Amino acid sequence: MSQQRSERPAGSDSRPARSAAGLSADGSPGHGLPERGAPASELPDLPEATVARLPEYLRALHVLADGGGDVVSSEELAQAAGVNSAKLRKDLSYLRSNGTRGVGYDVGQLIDKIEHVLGLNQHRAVALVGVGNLGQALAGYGGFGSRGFHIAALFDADPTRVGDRIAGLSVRHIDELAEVVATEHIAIAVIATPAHAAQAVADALVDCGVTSILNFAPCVLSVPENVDVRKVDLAIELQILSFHEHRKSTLTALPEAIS
Amino acid sequence: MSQQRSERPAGSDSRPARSAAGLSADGSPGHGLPERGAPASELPDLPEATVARLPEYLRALHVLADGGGDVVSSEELAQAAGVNSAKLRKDLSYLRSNGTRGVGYDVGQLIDKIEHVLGLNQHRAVALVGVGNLGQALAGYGGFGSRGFHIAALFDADPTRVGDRIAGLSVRHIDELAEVVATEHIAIAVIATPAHAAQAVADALVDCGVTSILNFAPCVLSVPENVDVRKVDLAIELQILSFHEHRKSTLTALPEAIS
DNA sequence: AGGCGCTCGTGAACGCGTGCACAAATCGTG
DNA sequence: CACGATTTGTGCACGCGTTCACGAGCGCCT
Repeated sequence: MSQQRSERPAGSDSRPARSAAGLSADGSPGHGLPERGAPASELPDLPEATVARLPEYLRALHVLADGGGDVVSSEELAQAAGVNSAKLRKDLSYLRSNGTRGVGYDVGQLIDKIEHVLGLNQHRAVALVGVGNLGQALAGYGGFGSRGFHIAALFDADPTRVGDRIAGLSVRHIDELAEVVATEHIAIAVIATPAHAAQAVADALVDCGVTSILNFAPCVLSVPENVDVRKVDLAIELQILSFHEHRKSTLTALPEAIS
Repeated sequence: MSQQRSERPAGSDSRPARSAAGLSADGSPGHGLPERGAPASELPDLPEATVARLPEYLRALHVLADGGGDVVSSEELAQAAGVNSAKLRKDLSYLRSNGTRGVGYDVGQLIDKIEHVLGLNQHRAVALVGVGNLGQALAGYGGFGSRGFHIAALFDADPTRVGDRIAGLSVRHIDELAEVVATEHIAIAVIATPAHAAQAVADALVDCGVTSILNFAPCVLSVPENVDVRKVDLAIELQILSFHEHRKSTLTALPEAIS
């Protein structure tokens, strides 16, 4: 979940306590015209697995849009995103699908809808903590802008690094965290520090009001319930591949062959 | 995994699709004495979700071992790995658990077993293609050695980069791929190129005999069935966090209202 | 207008993964 | 040796996620 999927520490269910409340009713029983002028209530209440796939659909849609396509069938889009078409349709159905039967989906409309659901309209500011090897690479990665984010600030604890300019930003000392997070309205942070420093950084981030963390440090972070953490560990990914590699090699040594 | 896994995997999830072949037969019905001197049959046929967690257990175990611990209870280890203790026990039970009831697990023994199952004993050689921003960071990351891998070769298509020395390795041109993969016995490769080059690189890797790929390029790779691919996409991880952030904010903002 | 082909939307079945709760096994102690 | 304190191993039930298969709507062509 999956990258590898990161597990939520305490509350297994990501859904907040508030009971199903009033988002069940559409509000408009007549359900006259679909979206368009309508403000459209938020929170279609998506399954986690669907949320994890929406970004992939979005990326594929952008490729299609750049190619000049204006409508896609579920089959096309599914192939471009590397998933099953039925799964794709079900995923899209969760967000009040605007597909047209017999035709397909309007690319532009679908892009808007997914970006809206993911909250990408506001081009979120992200803080990056740890300007080491990996941190510098992340800061220099230019692909974020087109995908709804921008690195708003860089932090490090090492005084010799403070003041360095990377990708047009100057590295600030971690003590300035609270101030910058507040002024830049940062809600998402990336931790790219060594493992031994990660928990302290996470604590500081949480204290500043950051509620989503992407953790590249190879360690488990302990955070309050309302904070989301996703973890990316390169070595773990390689080890998973190693397992499959190991299995393959011990398998080819056996009798039956491949198709 | 990846990924991707993403699966992926799931994690978010990028689980390698694999048809269930006939790997069921254990071969040793009597299985007299446990491990120890015995060569121990391979392939306990683990669930993917378990495989994705084993590396996390392994990391936690190494931390415990460095701390001097020689036995751990499932509860301790589970907490260190950030999972449920029942889940941990079930996971470990798949690999002929050597836990002792009333005591716990032998740390060293468990490390050996997991490393063996994951195929980490042979310190696998990994090729890294694309020595750009991210590629250089990955090449410079020193943490691989202690986790069962070493970067054996760096490749790039840009002639101006060929010959550069990064982390003690000199960058080779991608045309040398086949030769190096063969001599270094490389089965796992990392793609850190721009998206538009990734598919071509993947094809070249597959042609050389590489059967596991970790893909950092934001695109879907098409590979033969016997090749495992895990994907890591930083922007996707951020977008998933963005969704949760978006949900949180629209939830705290209005108890019952529409725009 | 009517029929036909295409594609979305979704009900239902299936399988995997998770977590509970308890029996089995082991160690330490009197 | 017997008993109690632990901790593993696992049967079982539940819920989520995936997939199939098909009905429902839409556009096009005659």
